[in-house]
Amino acid sequence: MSKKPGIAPSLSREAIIDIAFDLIDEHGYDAFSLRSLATHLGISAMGIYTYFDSKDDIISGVQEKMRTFYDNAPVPGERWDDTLRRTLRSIRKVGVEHSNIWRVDTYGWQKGTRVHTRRIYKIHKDQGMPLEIYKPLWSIIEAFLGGFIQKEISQMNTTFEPLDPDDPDYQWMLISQTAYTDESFRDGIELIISGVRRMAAPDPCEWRTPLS
Amino acid sequence: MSKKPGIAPSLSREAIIDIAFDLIDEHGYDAFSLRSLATHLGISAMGIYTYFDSKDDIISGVQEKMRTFYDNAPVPGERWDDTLRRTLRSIRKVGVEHSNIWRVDTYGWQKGTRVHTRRIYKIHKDQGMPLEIYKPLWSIIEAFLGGFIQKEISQMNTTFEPLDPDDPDYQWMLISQTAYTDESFRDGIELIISGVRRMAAPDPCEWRTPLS
DNA sequence: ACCTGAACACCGTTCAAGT
DNA sequence: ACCTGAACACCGTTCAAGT
Repeated sequence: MSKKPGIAPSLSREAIIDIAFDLIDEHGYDAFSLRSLATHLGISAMGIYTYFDSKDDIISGVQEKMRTFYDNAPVPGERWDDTLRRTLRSIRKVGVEHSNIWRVDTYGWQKGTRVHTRRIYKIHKDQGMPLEIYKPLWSIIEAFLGGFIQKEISQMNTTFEPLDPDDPDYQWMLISQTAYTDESFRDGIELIISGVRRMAAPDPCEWRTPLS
Repeated sequence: MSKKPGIAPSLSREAIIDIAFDLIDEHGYDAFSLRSLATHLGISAMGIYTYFDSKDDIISGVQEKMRTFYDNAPVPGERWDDTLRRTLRSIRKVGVEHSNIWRVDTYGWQKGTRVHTRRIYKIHKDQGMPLEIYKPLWSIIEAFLGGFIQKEISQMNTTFEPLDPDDPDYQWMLISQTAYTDESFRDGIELIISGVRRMAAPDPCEWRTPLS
């Protein structure tokens, strides 16, 4: 790659996304601006427009980067319910660990969403899961997963005023303040899985990713 | 109420929230600013600070107003699962109808959330639902509901590129584009309810709101 | 107490200009 | 092609002043 000073790019989309990712991850989206990003890149704010069309363009890249952390590849021989346990656990972990990036407005179907969706349905299709099972499973799983992560992040970021243990409602109030845990996440997934098994009965639900 | 011109307030918190609600509801949160709100109120932008501490203060009020539309009051004689069907259906309806307000960053526990939470647990407590049942029920229900509404709004606001019906994956791709419907919402709730019934077995689950 | 206008310290983006 | 600095049209909020 011949380098002509004053012409060759000093940066790349990837390098910029890496910095943007780290900035949002650490300091939150509210503190993120093109001007502060530019300072960290060592160029002027307007130089970013050489690589990106808009701020939203950068954000899309940042969210796409986060999705590459998902453990959502097919595993030969794995049964559908273990696939669910593995992928959902991974997505929750990534979302919570990078909560500042997760919470950036995810309304609207970005390109990256489509890629992830395709990966997931291909796995289950190859496992031999019937379409009639996948259909209700998909919507409840996606809703549960997205809602759980969002609420868990809220719970993490909230400092609750201490409850009075003598209050007759103490236990009930405590539940809503500590609702999102490893245990309740697993319970939710298991409830959905066993619900699907009951729906499919008497099918033994031995849908597995092919070994070859 | 004696009216001293130049001293008596020409507005109220409620009146301002009503206008803010309508503006966000119709034109979206991105188009909402204190200056545009002030124009619609007929005062200068800085006059708003007489009634509110900050923009966030107004937003809290707007979201609190939305929650008053929830049908979440106790109904004498109603069984717990019918309570769930009724309240969840109502919240989904309100959220989707006022999607621009729903989607304004709801991370963090506002005061209004606590009020709603208290209403719900009180109903189930009075119905005689055991704490061990309410605990897992609460987290899965909240996660599913919040996630479903969020995804349904995304789906509504997305224009999908047309799919090729001859694609062997056509049916599978279609599922992810049409996942959030009346039917899948009901299916999700019924799956959760029957999961809870199985958890509680052999309890007949006849928990009902007292008649008096 | 209620409301105003000017001002402050920011935004994302456009544009003409420089190398 | 890559990058800059000035400028535009906005923000939320502060502050001194007016009634």
